[in-house]
Amino acid sequence: MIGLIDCNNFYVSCERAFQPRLEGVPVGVLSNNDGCVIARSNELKALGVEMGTPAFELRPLLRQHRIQLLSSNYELYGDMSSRVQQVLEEYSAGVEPYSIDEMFVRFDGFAPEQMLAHAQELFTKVRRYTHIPVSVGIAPTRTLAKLANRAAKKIPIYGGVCVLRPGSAQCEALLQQVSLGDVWGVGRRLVERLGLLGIQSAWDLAQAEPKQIRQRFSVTLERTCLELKGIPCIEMNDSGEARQRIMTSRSFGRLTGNRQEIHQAIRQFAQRSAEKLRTQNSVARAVYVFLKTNCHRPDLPQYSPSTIVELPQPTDDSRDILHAASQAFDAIYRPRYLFMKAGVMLVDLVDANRQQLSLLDTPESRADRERNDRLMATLDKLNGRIGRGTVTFGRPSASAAWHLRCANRTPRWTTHWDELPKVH
DNA sequence: TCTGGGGTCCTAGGACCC
DNA sequence: TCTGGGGTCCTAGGACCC
Repeated sequence: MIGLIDCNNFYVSCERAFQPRLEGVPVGVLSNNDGCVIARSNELKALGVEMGTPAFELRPLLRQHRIQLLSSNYELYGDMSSRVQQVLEEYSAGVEPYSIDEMFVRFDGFAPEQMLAHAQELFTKVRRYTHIPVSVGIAPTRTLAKLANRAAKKIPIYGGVCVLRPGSAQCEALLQQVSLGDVWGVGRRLVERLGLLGIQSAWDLAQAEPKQIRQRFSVTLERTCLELKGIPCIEMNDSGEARQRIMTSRSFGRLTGNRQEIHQAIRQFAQRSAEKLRTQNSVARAVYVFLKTNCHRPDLPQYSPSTIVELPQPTDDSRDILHAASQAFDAIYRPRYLFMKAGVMLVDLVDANRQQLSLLDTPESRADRERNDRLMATLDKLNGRIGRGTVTFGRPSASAAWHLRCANRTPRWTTHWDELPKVH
């Protein structure tokens, strides 16, 4: 059996773990730049605030409903996520993080009654050790575990834990209740197209003929269909596996057309991407850069260019990546446009240890490479120990437009010595 | 005034090969 | 009227996820 453990209102729960005053009041956590709501407490959901609501639309309501809006604190959320994972690992050797707030867990060899008791214990322990409330869904396939989890969260009789067995009356009832769009892997488009065939609920899709689904749609949907029947066919990508693309992008704090300013942002993103690349021990063969104007401002001229620059050799050296990113930027930047967002993506990644050696490789170039590797390692070590941005290529100016707005970020309680909570 | 930042997989179609 | 018959590889774009 496979369990899906999902942290309820995760970002809000992380904030509440350290600030009890946030319990019981409507709390929202905002995206980067304090742009829109990306996590909501139950109280905020009850006020009808949807995911993605722009913060400025809520401003008039704040006082009346005593709404607390917080800037996002990803360092805290990342650390809390790994704490949850640690607790889960005491209950199973097979924990596969799926996102920052969801983890799949393997449970093998449990008798049905044991399974429920085990899941309930895990449910209690995560709460006790991390202060994060979770929902637990267990089923033979990932897609059904997702549905079980949803039931555990939304249907009060389950009390946060639901074990689902295909073929049971309980499973059938649940599938009939659940609309298609709530099935993992079925998005808006597929809901429309499936509707034309009279497939409207999760149950309808579970009853469909997989081969036909494959013909009319895709192998992906065929797998979903089989999984709903209880036949496992979705495996996780091995969590140890390296990413195939690495992206760093941001919306700016304000619109800007200033070449220097945007170039600085690109340089910053390139360096951050290179760091991420070295963390997973890969090298990149090309750098992709894009700019975007603000599509929410139809009164302004729109321009959203992008381009790719290939690297002479696969590399993880910040300086080479910076250089390529700057070249790409020069190629697409045009004055007279006001840009809203920019980003750098490293593509065509390969394992640093398995890259093919160039025919031009000589002892000298090897010595060079080793020296560069040591330089990058030192850079990463300093930035890791003292703080991100301690050592950079070129010094970013303090007032640049691309600096994030985060007016209301809570302390990084668990990852910075000088921000530890104080006990009186 | 104000609107997130990442990722994945699959498919169709074009370029190119013999 | 009619225009071979296979392949492979790559890329862009769509759809999905959190």
